[in-house]
Amino acid sequence: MYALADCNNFYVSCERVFDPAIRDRPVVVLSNNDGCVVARSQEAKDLGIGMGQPAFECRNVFRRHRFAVLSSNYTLYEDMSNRVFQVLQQLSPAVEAYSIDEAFVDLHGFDGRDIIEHARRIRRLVLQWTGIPISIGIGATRTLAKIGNRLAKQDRTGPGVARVPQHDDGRRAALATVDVGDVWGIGRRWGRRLRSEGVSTALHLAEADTTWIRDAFSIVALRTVLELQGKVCIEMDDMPSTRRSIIRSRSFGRPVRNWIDMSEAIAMHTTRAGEKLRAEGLVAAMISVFMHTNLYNEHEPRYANSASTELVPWTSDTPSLIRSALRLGRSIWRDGYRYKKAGIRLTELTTGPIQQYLFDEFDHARSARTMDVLDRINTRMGADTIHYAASGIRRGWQMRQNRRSPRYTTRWDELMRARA
DNA sequence: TCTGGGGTCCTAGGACCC
DNA sequence: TCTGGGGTCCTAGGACCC
Repeated sequence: MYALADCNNFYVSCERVFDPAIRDRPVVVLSNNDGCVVARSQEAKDLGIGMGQPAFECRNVFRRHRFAVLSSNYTLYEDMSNRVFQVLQQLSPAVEAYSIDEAFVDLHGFDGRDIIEHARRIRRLVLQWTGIPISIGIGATRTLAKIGNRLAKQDRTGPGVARVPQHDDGRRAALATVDVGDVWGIGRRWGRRLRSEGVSTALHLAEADTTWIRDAFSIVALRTVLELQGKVCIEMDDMPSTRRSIIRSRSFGRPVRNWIDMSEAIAMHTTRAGEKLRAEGLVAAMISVFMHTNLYNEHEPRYANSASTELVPWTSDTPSLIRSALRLGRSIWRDGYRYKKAGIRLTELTTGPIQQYLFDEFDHARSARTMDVLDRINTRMGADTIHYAASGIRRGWQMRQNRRSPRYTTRWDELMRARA
């Protein structure tokens, strides 16, 4: 048996823990650059605000209903996420963090009524110890646990825990109530195609012809079908599998039109990616850079491009990464456009040891020492206390973030204050 | 005016090998 | 005119997830 623990309206819930004044108002959290809605309180959902909807489209509704509109505060959310997972780990033998607000929990050894009881206890303690409300779905496979979670959330006044029954009749009845597009692993494209073939519920999908699914869709879709039937295809895998790539990118606060600004942004993203790389003890063998203009705007000339190159030797040294990134960026830069976004990606990551080359003159030991000092200072004194000149000082292109709440749990100078 | 960021996996097709 | 069979590796693009 698997359980999926999923935080309700996670970013909004984090904000509400620290700000009682927004507990009984509709709340939304906006994406980076305050661009679109990425989290909504229940009230906001009820008022028709869509996930991913551009913020400017909602302005009137926000005003009319006295919304609290917040920039995203990922520092806070990540820290709260860790706290929730810590509680889960204390109460369960195996926990697999799946995203910032979800974790699969292995319920091996529990059965019958015990399972529900245990799930309720988890839920109660997470709320009590972190302030974050969660819902728990239970099922024989991860896909079914996801469905259980959906059922738990639908029943708003219910206990926040739901289980997809193991016996066939109960399972089929539960699946019949779920739209095919809401099944984990079935996105917009496949949902549309399935519906046009008469497969409109999770039950239809569970009982679809497997050969057809395999041929018309893919092995991935087939696994989903089998999981809906109760056959485990997606294991609680030997966690922490090593990551495959690191991406850092941002939209600009205002359009970028000269290479200086662009190069600074690329250098800054590269710096961030390098920090991440070293924090995880990895080196990269490949780097790519991309940039594009506003892809929504049809009235302006559009341009998008990317380029990549091998890193020789493999490295996590920020200056080396910046050098490669800037060369790549320069090679795809074209004058005369208003750029909207740029970013970099590191791939072919390994834990080393670094491949040695015959003519390698790079001083690895020296670089390691420098990076170590740099990282320690920036961890202790705050990001960017020391940074490379290539990433600029003015940074007029930086993203907008006008309504961010304090980083209550990670910065001494932003702690909550109680007034006497 | 204003539309996020960070990931994973699979597949098809081309280049190349014998 | 006729043009095999089996394989690997790489990349771009498409699908999905949160």
